[in-house]
Amino acid sequence: MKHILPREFYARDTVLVAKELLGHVLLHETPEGVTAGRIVEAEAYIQGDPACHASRGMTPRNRVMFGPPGHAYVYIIYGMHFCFNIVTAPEGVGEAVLIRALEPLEGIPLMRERRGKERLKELCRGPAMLVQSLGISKENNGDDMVGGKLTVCQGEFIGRDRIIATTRVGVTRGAELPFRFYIKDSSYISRK
DNA sequence: CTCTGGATTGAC
DNA sequence: TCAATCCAGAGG
Repeated sequence: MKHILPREFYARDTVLVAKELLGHVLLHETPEGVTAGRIVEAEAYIQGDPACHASRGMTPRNRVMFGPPGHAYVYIIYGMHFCFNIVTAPEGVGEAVLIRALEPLEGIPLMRERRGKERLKELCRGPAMLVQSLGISKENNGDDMVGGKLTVCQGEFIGRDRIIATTRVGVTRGAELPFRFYIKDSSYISRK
């Protein structure tokens, strides 16, 4: 029996949640099958951070970021890819954690089919890649991550000495903030 | 209504 | 190194 992370886990400081998500398992159950992977890389987006979608108030796109924690925030980037985030902090606070990379664990044949790639490292090595491998789409925007088909289960504990903090990938505003976290010895992160 | 840039990926 | 590709958000 897998232990699902409770809503209280997400209703805390976003930077802390981003770090603690490392090692846990993101799982998605669809009609095609179950796919899952260990979270090895994540980024925090908080209030007052210019790179955060919610930094300039609520809009139709970012409204779920202001809702209760433990929900999925999915949006389109560059007109062609999706990024998946988990809403954090108490309701009313527009913050979230972007999941950037997974170590494939379950449903690997299905991931290969969805991605059209064979190599394990080309399945979930980037935010838009993992979204494709797990079969996540804009339809999942707003989904409750506690008790639904899309959820995070307890995985292994990652000690501080195995977590690296760096600046975030691809952001222009707020580029100096050290809000990207990844597992030091993982070979499945999006880049060094 | 028009314009601009983006939390990426994959091909060259 | 750069094109693909298109929508959200901002400004008129």
